[in-house]
Amino acid sequence: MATHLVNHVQRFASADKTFCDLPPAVAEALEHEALTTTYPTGAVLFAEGQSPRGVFIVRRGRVKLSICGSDGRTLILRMVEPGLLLGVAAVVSGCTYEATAETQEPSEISFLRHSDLLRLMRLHGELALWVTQQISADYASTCREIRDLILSDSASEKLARLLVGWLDQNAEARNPSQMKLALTHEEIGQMIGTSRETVSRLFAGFKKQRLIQQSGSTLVIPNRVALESLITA
Amino acid sequence: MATHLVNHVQRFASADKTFCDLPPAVAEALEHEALTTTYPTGAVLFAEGQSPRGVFIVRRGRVKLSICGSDGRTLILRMVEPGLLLGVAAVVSGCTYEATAETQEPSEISFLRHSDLLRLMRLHGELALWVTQQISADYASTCREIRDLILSDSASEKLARLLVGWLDQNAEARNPSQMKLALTHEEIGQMIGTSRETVSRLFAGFKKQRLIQQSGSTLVIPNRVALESLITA
DNA sequence: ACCCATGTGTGATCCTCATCACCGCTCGAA
DNA sequence: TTCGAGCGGTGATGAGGATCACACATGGGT
Repeated sequence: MATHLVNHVQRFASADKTFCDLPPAVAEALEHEALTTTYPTGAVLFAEGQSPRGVFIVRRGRVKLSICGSDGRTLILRMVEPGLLLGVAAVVSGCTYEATAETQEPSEISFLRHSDLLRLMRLHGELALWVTQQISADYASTCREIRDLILSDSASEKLARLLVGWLDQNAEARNPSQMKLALTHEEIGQMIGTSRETVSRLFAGFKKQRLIQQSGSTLVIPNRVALESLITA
Repeated sequence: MATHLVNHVQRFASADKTFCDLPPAVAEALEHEALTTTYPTGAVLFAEGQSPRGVFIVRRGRVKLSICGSDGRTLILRMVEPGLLLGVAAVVSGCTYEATAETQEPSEISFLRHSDLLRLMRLHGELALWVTQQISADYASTCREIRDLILSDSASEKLARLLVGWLDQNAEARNPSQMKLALTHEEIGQMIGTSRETVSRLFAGFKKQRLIQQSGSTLVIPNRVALESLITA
């Protein structure tokens, strides 16, 4: 039990870079008030339109943030990585959750109640500032999303942009870069606002042009620059 | 000069509902640090991609917030009304301005330097919380924007949604509601992500269906419900 | 009164996807 | 093994808009 606690603290210390920015007292308060839980794949933390219960902090795993239209179609806003907050906007502004959050893999997630967050923020300007930074980043990312999705037109450009973005995050450094493809064509379509079939056809086209190779769930991008040339074409 | 100051304070007291939420000390600090200027129509407060100098608070007038794609096309994110903040996300998160802000009419706008905002936020949890609420609202509105623009498809649905949204803000209460149409077809197109010609054709169609009437720059919507029936169709 | 700039109306054409339809594959459960 | 569900490939078709190309209005400036 003792060793378990130690691991716990170590992991947080090393993984949660976000907490390092905060004064120790604030970080401790957060740790103290938050309730950390482990979720299986596919757990829904909150759904679009629900009134906010609190915020979630991703410790380990990955969470899919999506919105869905009246006709049932879905758009994936982004994948949320460890260290980031979920649901702040709703809690702070008081309106309903703006999207649906669902775990993509088994994940460890802390929960902080509505009232606790607001109380702590009022108490610690530093914390409030930190939270604001998080939302600001979300906002910026959403603006980029809008630009890419609406002002790009061609679906191939959107897909290329998505792949290049993945390279920056996931890929091993060496060239040709390769990475695991964790999403289905359907989900990729939901990330760039096109249909499953179009994604399939685009991948086929990219392969024909030697822009990508695929073996199993491993995606190889032999030449990043070629891919990038599709963007802003 | 004395009377001028009095008017100043009076107007802020009555128009800036946002400031009422803040403790008087904080509001005063804001007033003290901020620099208020009057801009003509078409003034660019900041442009997408610039590194942030500070935040702007709209006191009077209207500001257009837009982003523009690599091919030159423009998307108007929203019109910013008095009492709201501009450019917070960029200042707080440290990345570049996420959009371009341009006055749509002669406007009175306060400016608060980067460092002053951060200092005040650190100092006053209340202020930080207030700022966070503002960004949260922006974020929520941007998410709605994404949903409407990407998950709607038909251009007519988007236009109907825009008009109904305007009704909620601008229109006189009586039925048939009417309002001033302050934007060109081009700009409307930029708000819903379609071309100028499509907007023109849509308006023609709406008129034929008796959904709208137009005389000069005055738009009459005889039957709001009929318009709404186009949404989620 | 003129002119030019800016906004608007509308046809013709083309192209990109969404959609439907169907097939084959793989993998896990019964 | 067999079945079925989920995923992926690919053709055919059609629709919705972007785009181009005009012509017409409006209105401010000289």
